[in-house]
Amino acid sequence: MLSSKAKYAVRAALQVAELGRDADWVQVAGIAQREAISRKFLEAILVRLRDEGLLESRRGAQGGYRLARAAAQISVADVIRCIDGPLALTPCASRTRYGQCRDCVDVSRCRLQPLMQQARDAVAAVLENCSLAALIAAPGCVPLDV
Amino acid sequence: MLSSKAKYAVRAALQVAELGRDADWVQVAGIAQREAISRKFLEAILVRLRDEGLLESRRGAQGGYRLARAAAQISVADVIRCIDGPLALTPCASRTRYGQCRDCVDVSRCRLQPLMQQARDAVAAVLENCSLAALIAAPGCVPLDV
DNA sequence: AGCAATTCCTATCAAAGCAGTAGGAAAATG
DNA sequence: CATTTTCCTACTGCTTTGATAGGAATTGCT
Repeated sequence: MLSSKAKYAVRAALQVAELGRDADWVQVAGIAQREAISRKFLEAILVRLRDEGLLESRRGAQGGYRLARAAAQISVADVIRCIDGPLALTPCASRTRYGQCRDCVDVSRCRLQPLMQQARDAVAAVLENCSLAALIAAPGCVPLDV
Repeated sequence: MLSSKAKYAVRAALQVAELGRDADWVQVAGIAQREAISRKFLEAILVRLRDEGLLESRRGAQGGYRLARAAAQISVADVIRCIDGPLALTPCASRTRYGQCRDCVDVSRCRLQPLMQQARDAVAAVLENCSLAALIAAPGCVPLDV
């Protein structure tokens, strides 16, 4: 399951993408109000997205956040990974942050790992192919078969 | 990410499937030793798999566990769901245990949900199509393209 | 009947993660 | 200089995770 934080992050990123078209800076307070998120909580989330290079920020009056790249170049997977970490179901199946499972006796003979990699690839195919731009454009975001 | 418990559960189920072919009862202690899991911890896991109808048990000497259905009729998804709950990334995308996200303002206008359903379907397609029997048979369990 | 093997039930616990709160420092604008 | 806004650090309550412990209930064997 995704954390609330991750879901907030995606929603917030969508707002930044939508409201910041003319290179305007979008403020936390507004996003928080529209999405019914605690302002302080959202601050921490956006700082993280900025640290990870998805957003840019500016302090002071008329400051705020904007996308660091084009909305079409930021996938939902990117945002989720910033907050919740890898999409994979096990560390050993992650491509972005591979790691050995603590409970695994011998990776090379693990019967789960290949399956977990398939599962990872399946989710990644969906979430990496869906950009913020796509989510905004398509109501329902079904880029493939609709 | 899967919990350790869920991974233990799949490994244990595999052992029960493998060692219990002749309707033999497989003991917790043996599984625990071979998979390097705490016996008491594993007990709790197997009880849960039994409560959920995946395993049958018998107490006393020569007792133990065996599959409640054929190994080909139990998917990895079944086992994981017993322990960790739905595969979906959000409650609102779960088919087996649908529920509204606590942080969602209006489900009908949620822009994430359709995408989350796609992601769920993608993982489910992999994990529901892989049975314990398949995992045992195929080293690497790649039923589709290898 | 009695003993050993084995699952089953209840309770407890430490550590980590999640969701959120609080206060104020630093920077930009006008 | 005042206001706005991000940024940084710290804290807190709650739940989940990953166990551990002790013993009750059941079954098989002799």
